[in-house]
Amino acid sequence: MAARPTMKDVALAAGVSLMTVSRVVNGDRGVSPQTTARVEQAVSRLGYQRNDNASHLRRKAQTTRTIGLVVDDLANPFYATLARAVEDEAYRRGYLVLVSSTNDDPRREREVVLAFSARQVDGLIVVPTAGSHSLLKAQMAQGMPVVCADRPARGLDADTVTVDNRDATRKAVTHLLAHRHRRIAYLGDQRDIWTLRERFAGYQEALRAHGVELDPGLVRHGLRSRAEAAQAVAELMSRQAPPTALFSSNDLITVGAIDGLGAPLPRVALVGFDDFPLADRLPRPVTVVSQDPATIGGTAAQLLFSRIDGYQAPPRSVVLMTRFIARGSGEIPPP
Amino acid sequence: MAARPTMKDVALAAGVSLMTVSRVVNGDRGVSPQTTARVEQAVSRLGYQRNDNASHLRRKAQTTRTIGLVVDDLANPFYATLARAVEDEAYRRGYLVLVSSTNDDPRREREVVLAFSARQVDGLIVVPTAGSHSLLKAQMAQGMPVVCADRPARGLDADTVTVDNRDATRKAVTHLLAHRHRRIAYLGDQRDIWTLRERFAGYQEALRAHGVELDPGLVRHGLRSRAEAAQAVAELMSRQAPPTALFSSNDLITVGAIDGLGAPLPRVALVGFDDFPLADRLPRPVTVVSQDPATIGGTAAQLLFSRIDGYQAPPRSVVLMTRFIARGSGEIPPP
DNA sequence: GTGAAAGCGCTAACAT
DNA sequence: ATGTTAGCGCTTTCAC
Repeated sequence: MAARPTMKDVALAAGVSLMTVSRVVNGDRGVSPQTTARVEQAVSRLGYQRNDNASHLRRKAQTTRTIGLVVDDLANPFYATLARAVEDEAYRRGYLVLVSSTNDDPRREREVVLAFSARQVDGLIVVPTAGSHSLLKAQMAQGMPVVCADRPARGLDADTVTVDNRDATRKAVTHLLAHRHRRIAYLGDQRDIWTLRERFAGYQEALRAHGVELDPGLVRHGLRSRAEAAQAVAELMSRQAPPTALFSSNDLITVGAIDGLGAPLPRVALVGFDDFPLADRLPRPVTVVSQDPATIGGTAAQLLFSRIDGYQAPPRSVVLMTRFIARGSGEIPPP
Repeated sequence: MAARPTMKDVALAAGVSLMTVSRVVNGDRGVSPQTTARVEQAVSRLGYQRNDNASHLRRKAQTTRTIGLVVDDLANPFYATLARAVEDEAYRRGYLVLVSSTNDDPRREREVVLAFSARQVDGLIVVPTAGSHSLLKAQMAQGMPVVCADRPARGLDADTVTVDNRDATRKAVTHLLAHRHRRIAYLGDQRDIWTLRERFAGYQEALRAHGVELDPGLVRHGLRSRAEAAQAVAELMSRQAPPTALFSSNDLITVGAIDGLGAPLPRVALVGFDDFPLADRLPRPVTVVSQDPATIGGTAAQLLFSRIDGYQAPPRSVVLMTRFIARGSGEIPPP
């Protein structure tokens, strides 16, 4: 467990001054080939590596070439794909990425943002929790570039990358209405998350546009797992007047809904938000609204780096399009 | 874009010395309540945050409370889940995590490990690429704790967390043999990856133990995508004497194999390494060998932190058990 | 209880 | 072409 060599050690070993070592290590011109060779030899003999933290501390442009990424849950394939896209964009620019999941807990978000900021990250990409964001606001006021991905942060004027949640849901539910469904259940995740409020709003708008009154008995919010979704669907289907169609507000709930329908599959139409692997290979291929997390992440990273590079202008809001993919489950007519 | 306040600024604002601010910020005792209050007020008025990098640089125990995680591909649900488990373990200990994907490219691994090391991470968790690992070796020699996850690094004596790849595959193929299959195809990923060499070895061992000669025509290595796997299976099935059973060496290939079988599904048994969502809900539920990436990641993190905490002993190798899950596709007898 | 001086590992600015 | 000095933001050490 030998202590790491420093520039001082290299200077001593090479018989030059510390400054000369610095020049060689940083590739600055103005060092004779002979000296350069001597220093490089000492570097490799000692296994010297520059301490980037010390370097960043001293440099004029106080930049760490590190960004922070705060997501809901890294294990969720959606955020994992988003994270990978961010990471690739960062890698191309020679930046490193600190990541953390929040589990949608505002307190944990707060801790993580503080920790990242204390580490002097050059910018933050955040999938904001449902809470308030006074901290992020304060960070931005101090000059920290912040980009929101997947959803905006309440009351925060920052660059944002989202998809057309409301519009896409309206179209999806309209698709079911066009197939003559009138009892369309809504299967929702937590209602305090922006994306889900938007999706529910789209559901309501579609019904209203078709003169269909919303039946509160067909609406379920707060489904947090596949099992909860399955349970909710089983209950809905055993009602006096069961729904003839289901709209599911994310991939997890869609899969749970299929669980809840059981086998053999009853005659119920199903459209889900989010595409998922094998949706096309299930016994009844699933019609979905598909969004592209890689593009969301990549776009967020580009916005962030433009700010880091000094771009000054009012916040931009990028809305990416979703794709409606009809596979069968959404095209079943009512009984 | 105001420059961030430093301790000096806070000291000036509170009318105390820089040292007193440091004491208050770090919660050291020995500061009068009145002074503490004055300093705290100045801190919050200026929005002061300690620069952790500077702090770490000067501290006696030169530790950054940051670890590096290097995976094959963060967008792959397997590694995403592993990463999440590492992150949780780090969070519990107040550590941050730098992540990067390598795409199994040894050069990129090299770059990333160097970058992490230059940032003074306290330790590394690596899913090693197939290449040589002289760099990791050098890092360890300089006192950097390193843990390998999912597979060992060739020629590197480090803590390692893996699963019983060979054994599990032997059992899976034996399962097919027990169902009287004799023409069992092997669908493999890149052969230079350790896990896949192990799995292929298990396949060979099972055949040998049952006196079945290996038919090279039934073995496909190097399948790198769902599409390539589908193509390979389509070719295999159109042979003079097609296989009656398939062993697939990872989840991606298993799904590709199902694609390649087409519809209606021919009478072919299928067992795959890796479980995947909805494997139980496909028209023919898929029999799999299931491993648990969260436990792999969590265990790797625990091993790493024990080293960071100073545990000194020869490298430990933890082998986690897989689970065989029979769901139907692997229990189909030959025609 | 509080502060002044030194220095972590490095680079900017100015010598020579 | 090379070296010296100062100092990034902070903590250690020692003095008062």
